[in-house]
Amino acid sequence: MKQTYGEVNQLGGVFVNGRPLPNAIRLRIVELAQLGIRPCDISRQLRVSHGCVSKILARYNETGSILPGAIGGSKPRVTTPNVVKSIREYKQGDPGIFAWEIRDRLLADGVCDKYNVPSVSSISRILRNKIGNLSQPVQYESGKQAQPQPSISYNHLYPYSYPNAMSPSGAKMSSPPGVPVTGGHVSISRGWPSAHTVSNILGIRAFMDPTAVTGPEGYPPKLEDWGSVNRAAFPSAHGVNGLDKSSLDPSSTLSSYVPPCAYSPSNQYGVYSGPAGSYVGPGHHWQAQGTSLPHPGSGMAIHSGDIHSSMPFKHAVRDDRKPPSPLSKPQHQALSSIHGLGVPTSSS
DNA sequence: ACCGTCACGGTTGAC
DNA sequence: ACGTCAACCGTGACG
Repeated sequence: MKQTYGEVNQLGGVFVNGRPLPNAIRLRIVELAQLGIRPCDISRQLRVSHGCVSKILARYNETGSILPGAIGGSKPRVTTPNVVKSIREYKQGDPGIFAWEIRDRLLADGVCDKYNVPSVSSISRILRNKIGNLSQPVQYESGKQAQPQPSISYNHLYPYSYPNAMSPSGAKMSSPPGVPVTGGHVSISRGWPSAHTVSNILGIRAFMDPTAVTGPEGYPPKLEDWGSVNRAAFPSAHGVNGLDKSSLDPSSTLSSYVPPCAYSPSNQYGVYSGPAGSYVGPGHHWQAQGTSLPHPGSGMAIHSGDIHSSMPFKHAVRDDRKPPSPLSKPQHQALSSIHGLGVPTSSS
């Protein structure tokens, strides 16, 4: 365990190498872009490298999600017992069948879809290792994955899944996420399972409050602590991931502020609130109006002042500059539905 | 000056 | 328990 309290980039922002920016910042980037602010300005204001801003915006533009991808882990196996069984049947039915033919049949029979169909080489390997001796019982990862869960779409499950509800202790799950994210297609929505308002989603207050997110010495809390916090932050209003409400412990005072992370509790490093970043400036609202920002189509208020830039910031939307951002496109329905949140305007 | 892209060094989590 | 691997991360530099 390396002690990573964050590094400071050229812009003075704090980041943790290898770790995603906090969702609050990510969301802010998208918000600002939607306001027509240029990426370079966003970069400067939030002190995030422009490459990162570009990447996040591009991702948002493409997927509608602000959330980072799933870090670590392995792709779910495509050679599920069901697939192996089918391959076996094909092979038994036609011992001379080619792997590519099997592949086609898997697709044709609906055993797999194009996203999870094994490669020809995988099929060959299965034929060789598991079905080479047809009298041999298929032993697929005996012990685990007993329940039939065929055709797990990598797309919708893997990158955008969220670990299942935790025990109140926040202990790590040892069992596989039994309940896949709702929906089964294109993963536009990662199902950020929160019903927070944007201001809550931003989690800025607590997030930016050093006392809230850092330890007594100003260090960020341990990841495990964040993990439990984040998990508690899921109200499961959408029933996403089948979160069991009863398993959620709302006792954390951070629970309504800390944004959930896409896949890992360790996503939310407290270090981002580090002083060098100056995301926070007490009392300063970059938004000159001082009013909360009603988001088009969502009716929610964005307390944008919470993320602060110490830099002088050109006013949000200048009339003489037409908003260059593709994010201005209405198709993403502003921020109410970004990140697949479908954020209801529950709390004012 | 701005922005897209990519190498890099890093983290993460399934296997 | 540990190592490997392949995913992802943001930064910084380049064009």
